[in-house]
Amino acid sequence: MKKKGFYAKIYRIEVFFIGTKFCKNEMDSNVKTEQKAQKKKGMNDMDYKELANIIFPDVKDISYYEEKYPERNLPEGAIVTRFAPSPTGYVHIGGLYQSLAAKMAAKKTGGVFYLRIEDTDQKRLVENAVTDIVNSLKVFELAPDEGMVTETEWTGEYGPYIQSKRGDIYRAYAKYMIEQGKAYPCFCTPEDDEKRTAAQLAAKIRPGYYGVWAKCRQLSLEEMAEKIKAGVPYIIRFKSPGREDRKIQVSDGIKGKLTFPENDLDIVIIKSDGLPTYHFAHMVDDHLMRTTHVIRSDEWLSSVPLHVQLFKEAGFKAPKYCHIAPIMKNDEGNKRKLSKRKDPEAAVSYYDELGVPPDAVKEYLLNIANSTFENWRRQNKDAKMEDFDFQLNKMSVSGALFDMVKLFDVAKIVISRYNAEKVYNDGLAWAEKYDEELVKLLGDKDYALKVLGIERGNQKPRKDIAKWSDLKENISYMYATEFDKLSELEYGSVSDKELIKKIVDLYANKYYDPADDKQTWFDKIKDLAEEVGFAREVKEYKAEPEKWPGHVGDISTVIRVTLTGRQNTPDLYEIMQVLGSEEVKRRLH
RNA sequence: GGCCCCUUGGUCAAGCGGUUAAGACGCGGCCCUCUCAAGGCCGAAUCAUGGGUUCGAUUCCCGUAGGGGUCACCA
Repeated sequence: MKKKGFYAKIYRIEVFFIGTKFCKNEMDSNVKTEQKAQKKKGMNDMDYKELANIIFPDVKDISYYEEKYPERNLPEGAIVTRFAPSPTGYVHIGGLYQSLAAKMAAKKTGGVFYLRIEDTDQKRLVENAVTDIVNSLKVFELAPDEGMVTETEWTGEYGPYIQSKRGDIYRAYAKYMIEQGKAYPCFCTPEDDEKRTAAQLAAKIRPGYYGVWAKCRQLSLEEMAEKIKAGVPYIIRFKSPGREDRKIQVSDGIKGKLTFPENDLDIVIIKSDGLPTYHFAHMVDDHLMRTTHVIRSDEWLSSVPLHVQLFKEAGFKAPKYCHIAPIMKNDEGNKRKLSKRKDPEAAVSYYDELGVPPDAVKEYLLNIANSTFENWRRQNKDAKMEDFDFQLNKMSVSGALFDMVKLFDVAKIVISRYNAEKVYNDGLAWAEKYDEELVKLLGDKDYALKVLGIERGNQKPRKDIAKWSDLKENISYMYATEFDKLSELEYGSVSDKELIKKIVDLYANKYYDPADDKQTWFDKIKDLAEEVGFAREVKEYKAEPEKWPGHVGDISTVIRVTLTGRQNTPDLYEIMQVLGSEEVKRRLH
């Protein structure tokens, strides 16, 4: 403890001293005055161009790439945007959310939505992740207009769309930055960096490679060249012209006006493995791919000053940033981002396993994105979701809690709009992946279509299926094999076994006629109610409940339970029609 | 800890200086010539907090609290 305090003191003094000097001599310097000063002193007669040539002797001039990837010829106001995940695993629901917003925004303006893979961190790569991403986008009908289509192939004129194949491009732009005096080689080792951070932390000052701490920045060009020639390993850093005590304002497409301190960090742009860091790759790629809007998760917010500065120093127009609030989860009272590691529902595959239709997930997400969607949907029941007038700037600025119950509600509505054929196809497709028994049940397609068609396709379709994993439970009693597995039946309000038998026998032998239409069928159940001393009408019964032991509803419940094994089902008449008289009779006996 | 962002019912949220503070999910009740689902109607439930500014603040400003994010040769 004592030691720490001691060192901290020394550091503080040192910092103060050097810091003062730094402010006087270096802080306001720019490239030109620096060069002049160096020449005056006769320290070297080398310039940035030579240094750049030593570092990158054979890369193309950026003019080559500037011509190769021209401005896009698109209508005024067209949004060019992208989904740019790193291939580190399955697609996160947040990624889907971003893609949805991005694609909607692009489509609405006649722009372009593309998929770029950010795989500059070779340590974190996961096998087949690109395929997984491509497929996920496809099942959600969010396929990009250009970009990666397999692990190694892409479509579109602005490729490669995978960063590991763009090394030459990054090096060309890094060289350009050095030539402009806006980047420099840094010979600090990771250990040096660790020490620096530790010292800064101990001295309670802001950690980072900046100001006096940016040791290599202070090297002369000649010293740099010497070290390189001597084979000292190095990386390339951005030479930030920023000052932390100055503020910048940025207008975010979602969050609105934002104020930050200027970036003054000399961040790494080319790593020791020769690949760029995210920041540099982002700048180069989004410039070259002519991205107009960067729609990304708001964890990037604090990098905005850096990114804006990077574009400015490179002399390129920065895109419009749109930072999306993350989707949250309530974790024992605490709100936190849905996490890939902890939360199964964070993976889009989770919804596939449950059998929630992709459309439903999208509609739910769109609900969160633009809450006006819900009203629009109610007024445009059959419209395509793509026709909704999506507004980026109407997106929520704070993270929404993911509401599974609401998702299921949306899913019920989505599935209720499907016809029997689609329910059959999608349900079967799900079953083939996850439920063999359901596949068997659905084996007889004609019959299955009848079952799934019950109370479907009319004005008020049933809304009782939220996901395909509900389906089996929903229809099993319509199948003799499943029905026969039932043992004890629960009859509800009528519990007298004698009476139940009497009702069922009467119905089977006296009242049931397969040829009856619905009205006749129901009148007969009323007749039966009367015969056993129950009220013909529910209303009558409710008015004077003491007059009868029960009402017609209780009678139909007995028949319903006898025929289906459950007290609650869709319309019993329709069920009996689908079951057919043979089966109805069999179940009645 | 520094910096940045956020805060309207249980949840998603509309609102953008004057409103009976929308709507949806969920919850409760009633109605709907058989149950359930659906549908219809009704109901309970919200502007984090303290100061300003203003004739008037949910709305504008400042502070406080709470929540979130970020501070890598990861993205």
